[in-house]
Amino acid sequence: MATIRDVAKLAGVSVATISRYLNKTGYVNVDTEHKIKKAIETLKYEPSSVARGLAGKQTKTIALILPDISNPFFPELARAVEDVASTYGYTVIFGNSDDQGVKERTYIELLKKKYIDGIIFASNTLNRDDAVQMNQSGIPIVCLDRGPDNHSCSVVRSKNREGAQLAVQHLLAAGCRKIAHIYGPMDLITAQERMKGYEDAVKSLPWFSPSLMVSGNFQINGGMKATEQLLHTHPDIDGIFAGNDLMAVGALKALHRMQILVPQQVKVCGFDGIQMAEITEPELTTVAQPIYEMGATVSRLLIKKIEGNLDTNEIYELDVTLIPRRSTQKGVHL
Amino acid sequence: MATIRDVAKLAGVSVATISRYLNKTGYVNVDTEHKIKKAIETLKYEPSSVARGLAGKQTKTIALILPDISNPFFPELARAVEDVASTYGYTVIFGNSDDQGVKERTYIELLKKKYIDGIIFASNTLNRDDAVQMNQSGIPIVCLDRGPDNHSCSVVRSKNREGAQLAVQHLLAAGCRKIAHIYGPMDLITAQERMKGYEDAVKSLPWFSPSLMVSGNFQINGGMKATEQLLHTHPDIDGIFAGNDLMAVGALKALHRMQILVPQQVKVCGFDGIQMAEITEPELTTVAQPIYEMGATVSRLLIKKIEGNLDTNEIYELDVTLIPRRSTQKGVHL
DNA sequence: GTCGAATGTGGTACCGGTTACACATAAAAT
DNA sequence: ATTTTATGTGTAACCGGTACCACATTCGAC
Repeated sequence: MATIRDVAKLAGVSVATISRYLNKTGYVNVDTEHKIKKAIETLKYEPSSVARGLAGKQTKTIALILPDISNPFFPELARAVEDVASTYGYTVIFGNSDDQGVKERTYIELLKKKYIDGIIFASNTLNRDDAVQMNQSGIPIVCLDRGPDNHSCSVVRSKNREGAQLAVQHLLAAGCRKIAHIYGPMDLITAQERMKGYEDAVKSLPWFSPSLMVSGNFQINGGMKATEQLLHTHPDIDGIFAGNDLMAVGALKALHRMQILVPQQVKVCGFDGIQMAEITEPELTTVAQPIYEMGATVSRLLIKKIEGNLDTNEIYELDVTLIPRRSTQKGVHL
Repeated sequence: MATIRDVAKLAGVSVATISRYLNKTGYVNVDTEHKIKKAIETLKYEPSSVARGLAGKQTKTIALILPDISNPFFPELARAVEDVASTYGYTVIFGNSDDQGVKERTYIELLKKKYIDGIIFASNTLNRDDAVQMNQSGIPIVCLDRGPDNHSCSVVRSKNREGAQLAVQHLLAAGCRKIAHIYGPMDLITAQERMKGYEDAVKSLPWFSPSLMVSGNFQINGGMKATEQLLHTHPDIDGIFAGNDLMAVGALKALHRMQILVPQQVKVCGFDGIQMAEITEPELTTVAQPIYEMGATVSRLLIKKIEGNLDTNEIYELDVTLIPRRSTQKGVHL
């Protein structure tokens, strides 16, 4: 591999000039420019990013820390992040935290040493202390879904509470008269917000009882268990709003096993809008988050921060959309 | 951030000694060791990976280039790759190639400049020339599924042809007497091999006709279209072997729309073993590849190569497993 | 005719590590 | 007692860029 000094020698100029030429910083005569261009070509010279990183403290690399890439919500997000990152010339390192604070912190250490330019956290265990520490160590971060409290970093999320209300209203409009909710892990803000939205919508209705809310783990099996439990204690429910699509899929499975017809006997609505929701039988109604857009936004935001075009911490709340499908279809009779 | 020279000063020794201590290369007196340890702690010193990279040409970073992380096959693979990479102290950069050679080559350029230690290609457009070039430029690469011809790099794949035979035999055993095949893009080795496996198993059977093989795009919609076409030309087929799970899911959808019962009228079998196959209705029989294991293997292999414990290029063919589910259940009558 | 700005280029310290080499001393071998 | 050998440490060049500063030259302005 040729170095900048090789190029300088061949072109008959100094390394400083080459550097200026490469970075378009400072003057370079047109003739010189041509000579340099030719030298670079004949040597097949490619400037070393590592050397640049060392000298300039910018690596054109960002990191994406998420709980688990194999959770169906994240691939699309990751795709969006990578798409915009690469558009702006950034590479992305990814890591799975399994929502464990330790792993997150280990990553942060690692990434600092690598002079990473910024970090996107799609993870929920990052706490305020960490965020503050990051801030003062000068590494821009942006969070997804959860802000480590108000203003220690920018946050991109969607309107979870509103979305949950939407879901319940949709179920009501579809004819449901007793709607249960399967909520996710309470340490996740998203799960909390969705539960609040559910409560907003049902608390004043005559049939409401807190025992209509059962916990799940945001996974398929959690949705199944919760559904079984639910139909055991409340055999008369006719609607289930699950805190995310995976649990809704679980609910569908459980109901199918119990030979309860969807949507005839029980209607089911999920939240997230993952691809999987389109292939269940019946297809799953869901409150779709703009997953790709969220990823793109968070990525763009981080890059803005990195390049110094943004120094305030803001919260972006993206709109959700209810996608009605067969699982909540009205007026389908037995 | 403290540098190695700060530590040296504080500990009262030279930078060389610090370096030796850090890398456990060469002798360091125990007393000195303690002094260094203390100095490092008080300064909260963390060696810069970038500087190390420049000096030592090793960045402890690998890249994973795949067609599209949002294709359900890849997240689990990515997870595996990252898991073992991080175990060995490596970070992973990921990129989406969309199976476009241009994008791949762009990545390669980028990664070279970053002194990446090695690359995993899960992509199929890498050709022999590229691989050879990589080899001589000293960057170890390992491929998934597709080797750019025999021995220019190591390859990890699963027994596609054998798996396809398995699928057809299973369908036959389940009572099918006319089995169609939806094959994937012919520029993908995997698709070719699976088709060959199908042919192996059916070519000598009386009912076989080449028109029973139709093409799909490895996506859900391709599976749907192919199925519609198939049932139009051959209304009497009673088994479909799809080249991958996504297309099988599409087949399921299409059959459902045509009101054809699965498995009563037509049985369907997929290939891959993605999570989605478990949540269809009926659940999808599939030839499961050991996805996680493939990722882990390819990752381990690459690291071995990087660390110089492997200089031959080998092919690892992992076993597939047929997972029988409802979509091919025998003896379910109308 | 002089001056200041614009244009163009080179020298070199610096980023923060690694490592070859030189040198010193203590322990073991002959 | 002398030569090896093992142990321990420092100096400084090097990895491949960036960027500050110094220095020339040209040119329009006053």
